[in-house]
Amino acid sequence: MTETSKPSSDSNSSGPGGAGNELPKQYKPADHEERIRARWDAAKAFHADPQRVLRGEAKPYCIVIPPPNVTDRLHLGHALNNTLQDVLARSHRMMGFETLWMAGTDHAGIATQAVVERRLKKEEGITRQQLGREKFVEKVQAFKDEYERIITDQLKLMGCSCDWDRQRFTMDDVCARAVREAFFRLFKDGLIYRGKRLVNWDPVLQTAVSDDECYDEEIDSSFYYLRYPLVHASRGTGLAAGEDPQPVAWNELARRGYPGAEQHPGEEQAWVTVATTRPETYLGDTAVAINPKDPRANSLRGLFVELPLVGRIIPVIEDDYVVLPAAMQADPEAAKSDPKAVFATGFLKVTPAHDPNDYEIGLRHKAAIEACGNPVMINMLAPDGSVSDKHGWTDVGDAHLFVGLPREKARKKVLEEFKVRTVDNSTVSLLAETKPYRHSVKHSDRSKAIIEPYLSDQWYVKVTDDRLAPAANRALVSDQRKSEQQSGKAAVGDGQLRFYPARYAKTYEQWHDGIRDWCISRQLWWGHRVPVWSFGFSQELLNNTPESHRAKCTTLFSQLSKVLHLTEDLHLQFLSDGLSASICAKTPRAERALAAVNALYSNEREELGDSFADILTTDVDWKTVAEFAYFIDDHLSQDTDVLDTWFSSALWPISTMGWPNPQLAGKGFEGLLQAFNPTATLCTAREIITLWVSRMVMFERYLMPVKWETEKTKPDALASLAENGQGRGPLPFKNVFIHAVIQDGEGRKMSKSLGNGLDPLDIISSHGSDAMRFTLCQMTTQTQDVRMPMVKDPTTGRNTSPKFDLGRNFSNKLWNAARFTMSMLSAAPSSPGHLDTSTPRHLSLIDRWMLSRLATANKEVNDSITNFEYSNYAQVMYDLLWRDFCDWYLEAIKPTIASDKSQQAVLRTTLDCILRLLHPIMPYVTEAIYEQIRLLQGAAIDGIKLGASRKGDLLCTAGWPDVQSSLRDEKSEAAFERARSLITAIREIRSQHAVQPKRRITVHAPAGLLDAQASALVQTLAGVEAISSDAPPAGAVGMAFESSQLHLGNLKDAAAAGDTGAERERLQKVISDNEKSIATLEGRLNNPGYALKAPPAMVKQTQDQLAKAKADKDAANAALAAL
RNA sequence: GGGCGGGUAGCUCAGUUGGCUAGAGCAUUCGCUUUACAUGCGAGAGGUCCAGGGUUCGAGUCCCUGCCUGCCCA
Repeated sequence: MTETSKPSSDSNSSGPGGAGNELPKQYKPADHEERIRARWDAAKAFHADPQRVLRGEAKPYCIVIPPPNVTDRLHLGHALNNTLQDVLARSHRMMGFETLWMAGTDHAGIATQAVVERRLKKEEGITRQQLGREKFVEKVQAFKDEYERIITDQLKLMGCSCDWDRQRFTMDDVCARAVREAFFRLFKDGLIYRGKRLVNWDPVLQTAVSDDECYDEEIDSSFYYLRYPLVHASRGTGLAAGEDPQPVAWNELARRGYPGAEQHPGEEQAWVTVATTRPETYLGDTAVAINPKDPRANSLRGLFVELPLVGRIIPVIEDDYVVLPAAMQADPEAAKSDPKAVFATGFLKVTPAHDPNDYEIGLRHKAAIEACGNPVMINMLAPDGSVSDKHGWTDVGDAHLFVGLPREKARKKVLEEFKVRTVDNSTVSLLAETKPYRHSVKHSDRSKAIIEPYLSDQWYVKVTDDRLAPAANRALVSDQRKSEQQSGKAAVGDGQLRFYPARYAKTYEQWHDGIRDWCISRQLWWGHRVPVWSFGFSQELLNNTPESHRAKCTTLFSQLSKVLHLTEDLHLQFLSDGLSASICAKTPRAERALAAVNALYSNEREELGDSFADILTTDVDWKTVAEFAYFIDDHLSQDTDVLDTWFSSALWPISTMGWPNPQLAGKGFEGLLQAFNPTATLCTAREIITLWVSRMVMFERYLMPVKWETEKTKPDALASLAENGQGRGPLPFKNVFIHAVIQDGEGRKMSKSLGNGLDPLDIISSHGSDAMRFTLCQMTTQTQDVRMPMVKDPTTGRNTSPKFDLGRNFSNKLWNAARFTMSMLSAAPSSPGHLDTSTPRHLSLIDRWMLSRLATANKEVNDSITNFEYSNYAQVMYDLLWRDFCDWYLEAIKPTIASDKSQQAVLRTTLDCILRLLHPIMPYVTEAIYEQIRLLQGAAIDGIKLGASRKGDLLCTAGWPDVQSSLRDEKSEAAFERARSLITAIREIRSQHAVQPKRRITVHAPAGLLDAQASALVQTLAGVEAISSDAPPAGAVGMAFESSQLHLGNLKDAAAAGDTGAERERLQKVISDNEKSIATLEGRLNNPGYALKAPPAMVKQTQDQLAKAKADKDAANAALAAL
């Protein structure tokens, strides 16, 4: 503990000539990481050069980072995700691939907007509306800059070898161009459309949100039972103005055969009771539904109800979606377990604009509903969730007293009114009953508000089109297309997309099978604005028949785009209402052209002055432009919505490389797509399969040229291969690796609110970056969750985990192994040369063994990287370094290393290989050691190729080791194993006899039991003075080795000898252990089927084991007798 | 409701087409300042592989049923 850590400059200056032993005893990450990072930066070690690929000098390897959200700093899950990517990037870079790891961040529309809105409220007490769109977006931009910097710094501290010069952001100019292009192409091909649908509406943020942005939470609520009076109405025309509907009395219902009607006063108004948890939505009811199997259905056919206060007449319809009350079901007892049946009355209020199921029912009964003169959908809420008559209904009636109330207050008010009012001509209250009910309700992730199903205009991508989702499924490699295989059809696939682990291909495939059109609009301010301008048709146009007004509009539009020289950049689409159309503008210039149209709409050209001189140039026939403007009913209005974040994320693998136009993107983009697309591997978490992987595959296959993969090397390939993929284009990546989700020690998700999260920077400061990375790799098996027990450090107050001790200890072990190696080799400077390994005589047993282990490990590491088996990779390196190299090799060579030149070469080379093999997982400590060891001269070893560093003498660009399989040496491994098992056996006896560790004992064994080299190992590693064939002295302890009887002498001083109790006990345990083995093995051999059916080698092995167990037992018995 | 995982030592997890008497790290017990490392070294103890059935000479591993548990989708 007295050792002080040396500043980096000191260890840096320590040269080759014997200064290595000045390294501190403990590896202190903080002393090295910053300096190492600076060296990588200075050498531009991670900057990829696409030209090397295009010139054929190197094969490409590329990963695009799943861009972290700028919403928050990175957590441990990001650390895992990025470590795994870095391992791939670094290993492939060393293997000689021109490696590009594309970095960047995601604007994360709603998440970021919500965070900034909260901040604004807290710090300045204002809303975004008060600030205004432009100012607010500036605020978000500033926030993004802040977090982008934090995130980038975090990644750098983790050691990520991204190409930082190419870092992108999903909303920067380069990415924005890609978004525009993609939107335009899809729009033009009819795959983007506008539709009125029910969406998840967040009334606080006032935007549509996706299911992914919602969570379910149980709340205490109630079922309310509302009475609706039954009436007659003239079907088909509705009621004439002023005409009162005719009430239906109970006695009439009784005549119609309504069960139980006779129990009510015959002259009084009859009613039905609906059950609801959201009584305020009754304002939007357009029907009451009953199950056709309900015994009451017959007698109600053709009747209507009148909505209380509103006075709207709506039909009673029959739909088998309606749940029968428990008592009416075939098995009433069983139905009691279904809360819906328990609470049901059999009558369902149908509110198509405010409930997804009602929406479907409304569509099924469109005709019956419209026959009453009502639209199917009646929206009774404003976007802020208050009751409003401005968004879809006019028949407010007495319900005006609810208008303007927020939904919670409206609910209360509705209940109050229903309670005090009675059904007309009756004594019963409109509110029949209230029952407490606990149920799960959808909430918005971002605002925590209860989600309102809401009818609104949204933009959709028609992903159900064969060129999108089905094309994404066809991209799977055939052996991962389960559904095709199960249906017996030959797998029809054209792709090379492969998931690791394979089971996730199923998730991917099933998602596409059940996919619905993708709602891409969000009512937010932070994001890519929908590049569409809409207008209504003027009366002039509408005076024509529908067919000809469209034709006229088309003609005007095509003239317009021609005179503006924008035929390729503007596209017109009619909207389904038949009264309006939209124009998509591809470029900023096209956008300005539309602004010019707007200006002309209200001005003469002369009045515009020079403001549109760039658009309305002298060769533009402005009269054509003006004519178009004239046919617009109102000016062109730009859509205020922005696009779903995933729309831009989906383009990430190509937008970051300059698609659609690398020339416009800038100088650094030249050749990027050609060199690196398709990329190699996407590394991400499960939930991203549906959110992102799917969309990237769909978009890239749609947008990139069909012949890209075969013809991309042609000059200007993007422009010349004009044909869009249309579902047959290349993939964004070949492999998708799905890694685990990190949970806390109790299996819960890590989250801020639970306070169980781990900040990677806290781990780096307590354990070092390498320790974190090693531990994370070591945990990465094929499982889907990993647990990370978390503890709060009492001194720093920071969360950490004892799991990372593993990595820290391992770093330290490597450091000390290197320290020892340096001291050995510095003391005996060597000269370069060659070491022939082709014949054993040049190398001792332990050296041949070490090289053999190294060769095996090299292969296993290579295989592990290929198969994304990170845990295996880490484990192989752990065993190689700790068990093989430190525990056995370094200990074994201590007596000989100073004088054995060959051994020095093996030592130096082995450490060098270990550093290289370990570098992708632990880049800092390996680089720090490599600074020293590369300065040591040493003979090269035949059969081991260690390529030189390409940049700045850095390990990170040095060659990946190629330890050839010719160095694998089974004979040496077997000889070593024999020595090792004897050493272990001797150590065990020493320990049981409490022999002092330093005491040198003697072994008495038959002559020739071991050769000289093996004997030397035993002497060094088991504390043995000598192995002799002399008769053992009195008091020597017997032991069995193979089939020989051995004795250990000089275990204790004569005075201490004599106690045979411990020895007796030991021998008895040996005997009983062996007896157990003998029983097991004999049982197996006595099984008649075994010898018959098991492979002969297996039988032989069992026989050998049995023989050994018997010999060991006999030896122990003999020793026991000798006591 | 549909799909996918997990259940192996006190804890966290390996265990590749079925085949050494089921392994590692942490924790634990004993011994050790042995000269690279006490963030270390040597030795040990610790398991009805969730339960039941089946296939097999042989099952932690394959099949079926059930129980517990987690995640995704609707």
